[in-house]
Amino acid sequence: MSYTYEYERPCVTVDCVVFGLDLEEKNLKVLLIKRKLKPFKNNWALPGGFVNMNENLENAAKRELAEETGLTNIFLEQLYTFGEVDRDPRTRVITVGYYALVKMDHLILHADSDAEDAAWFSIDDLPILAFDHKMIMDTAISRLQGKVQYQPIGFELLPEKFSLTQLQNLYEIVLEKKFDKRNFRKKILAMNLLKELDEIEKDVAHRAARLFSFDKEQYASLKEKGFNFTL
Amino acid sequence: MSYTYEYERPCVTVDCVVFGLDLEEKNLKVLLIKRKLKPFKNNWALPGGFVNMNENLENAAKRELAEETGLTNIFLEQLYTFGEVDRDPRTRVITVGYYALVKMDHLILHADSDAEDAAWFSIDDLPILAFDHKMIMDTAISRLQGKVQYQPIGFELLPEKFSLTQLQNLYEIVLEKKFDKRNFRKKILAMNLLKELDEIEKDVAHRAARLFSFDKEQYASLKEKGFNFTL
DNA sequence: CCAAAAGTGTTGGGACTACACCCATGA
DNA sequence: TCATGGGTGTAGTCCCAACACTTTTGG
Repeated sequence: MSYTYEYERPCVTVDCVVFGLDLEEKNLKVLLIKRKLKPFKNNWALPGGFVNMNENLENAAKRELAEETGLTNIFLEQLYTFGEVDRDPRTRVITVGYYALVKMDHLILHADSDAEDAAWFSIDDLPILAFDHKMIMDTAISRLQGKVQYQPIGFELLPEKFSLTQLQNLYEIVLEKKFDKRNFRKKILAMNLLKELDEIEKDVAHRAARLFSFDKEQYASLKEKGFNFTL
Repeated sequence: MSYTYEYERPCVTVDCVVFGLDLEEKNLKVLLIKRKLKPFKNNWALPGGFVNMNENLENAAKRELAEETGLTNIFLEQLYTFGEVDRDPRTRVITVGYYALVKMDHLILHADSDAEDAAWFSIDDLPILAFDHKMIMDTAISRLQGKVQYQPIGFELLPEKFSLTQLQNLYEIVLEKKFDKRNFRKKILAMNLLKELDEIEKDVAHRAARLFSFDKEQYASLKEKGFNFTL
């Protein structure tokens, strides 16, 4: 077989699994859009679309997210590429999956022309999804569960300032597993990745918790020295 | 933006980083082919090629490997998708990277029509590579180093029957780090993933080592019960 | 008998688990 | 003053790291 460029070409799209954390309802949510166009018109689907010839994959994902949901400046990472022959009923479409983590408190959703509607769904109460988006979603959830345990990416789901209880809730929600409060705090604080702030929670009907923020510089410098974040 | 299928389409290829372990020289090798065609004619490159419209990505990778190197039936896993706009000088080409692990002892290489030559290179003595293949290679090496520590994939690089010293060498080579012999053996044997065979090494000029094999069924059943392989 | 690698146990320290009560705050 | 969640310490266990000599085999 030869390296010419005259093969029949597939379409290439990007699709994004956008995760958000609902600390009140204590569950993990994903952002879906309702399709206005065929195929799968009126079905819920992952935000995404075609890759333009003059943009790289990550920029395509960022652009689609901005267009379809108004989200910008968020944590975004490539997930996996899905290329089954019949994953799109019309023609061969290969899609590069991405996953994103957003701070839900910052969030203003706006549905655009492509999407009739955009909404957050709890991951254990999902509607039927278009294409193979359920598989992409499942892949993203496993990746998130795995990655959150050995990289400090969970903070991307929390507000800038958070309490240790919120942090613990994050891990309990994502990993579907309980942690001991005292042990959790000891372990997290021993890592030295949090800045203790001179601020406390507001508007709570009980003792207000101390707030912390994640210290990115500190993490970078510890990582240099061989430190590895774990759970 | 609308979901029609009339966009200009990029080419899609697959490229494979094939790892092999040289237990004599004690280094990690990758399989490269010398390109017969432009662009990058006569340069070394990763084996790979265009994805056909009627095959999925993994099958494309398997087919290319078989065609270019004669390898079949090997461990193969998707790595990452590379889609920078100018990664191919002629036209837009998005490539889905795969990495493969092979038992070098089983190996008969045959270069085919596309490749003038195929050869193993030590990863710390690589030639200049075509396209962005150096980046793909670096990504593959990091992935291998990471994955080998929490999945029992290292065995794919060893013969079916191996000694504990060979296993230790594998980890030392891949992770570029020494392990204590007694602690390593204790840890590995405590996992209960190895079958101790009634066989010993042959043709060695010293005490012959006991041979072991990796017990896949045992691993599957332990994994069911929540066991996690670690380093 | 020599060279080369195989094989083998113990100990101390650090990390993890399990576990329950008092404190601060707002209503 | 009560309800709610915030915040804290200890003891036992297990795991990990450090460490050196004897055994087997072929040449």
